[in-house]
Amino acid sequence: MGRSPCCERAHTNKGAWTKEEDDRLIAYIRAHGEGCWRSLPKAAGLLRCGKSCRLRWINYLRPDLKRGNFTEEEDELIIKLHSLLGNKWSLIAGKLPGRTDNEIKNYWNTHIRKKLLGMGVDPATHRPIHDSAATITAVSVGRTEEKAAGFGREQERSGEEETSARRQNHRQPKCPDLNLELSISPPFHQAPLHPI
DNA sequence: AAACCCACCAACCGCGATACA
DNA sequence: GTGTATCGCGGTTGGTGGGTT
Repeated sequence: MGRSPCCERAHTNKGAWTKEEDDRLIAYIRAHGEGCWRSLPKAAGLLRCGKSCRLRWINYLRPDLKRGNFTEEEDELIIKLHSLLGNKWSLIAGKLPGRTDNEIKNYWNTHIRKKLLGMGVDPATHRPIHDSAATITAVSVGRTEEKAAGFGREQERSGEEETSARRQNHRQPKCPDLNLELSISPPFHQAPLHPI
């Protein structure tokens, strides 16, 4: 038996969220807290599946999200963590207060990948592209001209070098507590956390 | 001014992990 | 111990806006 869909597709909205939907979701979570995503949409009066609500809250509506440009410090930390953890975006996000795994994943794919490629570093292995012997672990790089390499979307897409490897890596057991001691302290003028 | 291209990012999809009956 | 429901993660897609031709 195949996996049942997470929701009744016929009666759920999809695509971009409206302001009204956002407001309903925020109001509901303020009143009842997070959790039980399955039953949340009905209780909150939303025609969305729980999965969609969870994503919207975690990636966009949560009050403690930082948003805005990544700092140079965050860039470096992401690169270091990725060299240690690979595509474990949720673990990486855990070390960057106010950032989500989705945001970091997007940022990696659109900016950092290109930056590393432009520097001649393989973003998958963190090794120089033309010198597989050396390993770069502590990459200390400036915010170089991101367009320098001029890698287009096609190249990005065709660069599925590790697709199958990814699938195999997929669902490794949770990393043991690496205690990497890598994290970013909150920005000097961090926006106050809005209580919900 | 219009058409096209490209980069970005929000949102979706599929699947493994986990919880629970 | 087994089956089912739900959660959470990572990969991928598609809409949109800005830049270029």
